[in-house]
Amino acid sequence: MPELPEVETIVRELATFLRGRRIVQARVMCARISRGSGAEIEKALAGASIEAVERHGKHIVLTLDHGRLLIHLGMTGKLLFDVDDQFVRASFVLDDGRTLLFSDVRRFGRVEWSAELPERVARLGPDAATVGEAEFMERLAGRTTKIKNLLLDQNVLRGMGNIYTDEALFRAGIHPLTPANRLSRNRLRRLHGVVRDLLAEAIEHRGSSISDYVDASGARGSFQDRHRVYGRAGQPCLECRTPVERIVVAQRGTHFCPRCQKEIVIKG
DNA sequence: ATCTATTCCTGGCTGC
DNA sequence: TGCAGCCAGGAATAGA
Repeated sequence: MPELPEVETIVRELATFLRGRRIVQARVMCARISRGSGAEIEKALAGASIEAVERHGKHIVLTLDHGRLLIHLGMTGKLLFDVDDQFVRASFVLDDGRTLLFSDVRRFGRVEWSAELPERVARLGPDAATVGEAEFMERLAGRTTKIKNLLLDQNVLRGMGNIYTDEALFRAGIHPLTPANRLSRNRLRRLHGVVRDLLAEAIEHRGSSISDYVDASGARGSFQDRHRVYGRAGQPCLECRTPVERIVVAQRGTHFCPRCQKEIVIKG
């Protein structure tokens, strides 16, 4: 499941192949994965040249000579060159003869053409990997919302997903259910540092391959080997040997150490 | 303004 | 071996 480090890995690699290339022909084979009509996307992309490939949160943004192509990988989306599988939902033939394919088993991914960065994407929170301490504090401090929900909210911070949220909260020693306004400013500052370091480290390791994530070259990441709580329910905490617990928060499986991340008791 | 639940989607896994 | 039933969750949407 691609989150910020996985998308960053993909974007860095794609950029080397795509920058300066021209899209000869685009095809959208699955209506569900396109935002707006597939035919319009195909028309807008035909002949477009790619000037830049960048990441905006978890979105992949190709800046074209006219307009932008946005790709969101959802849960199982992949971008691969010259492979054919039964889950290819869109294809982009390039002027070097190669074809970039968007494959997505579960069709949670999206492809979109837009003249400018769409408003709902442009207004997302600051990038989780580069947000400064002051802005991080401004976004989170004083909020009554549970810290896990806040970290997952792309309007608060863009780029975090379920895996890195659980890992960050473990590293910061914060229980996922803690309302943000219960955290001291020092604890929030520590969380900021943890988030930045965690994402940088994960990018260095080319992301986490949990189920079937691979980058544009088909290579897996290795950061899953460094997860301390995600996917480790029932196994001993790597710090204190207490079994890692799994609960549901924000409708997502949430992993934490009940000893290292103390339960916050809210009195009535 | 906030927060929660539901929906989409299907391969893979569990258990009978 | 087969199959029903459940699980994974990003983000839009509806509802409280």
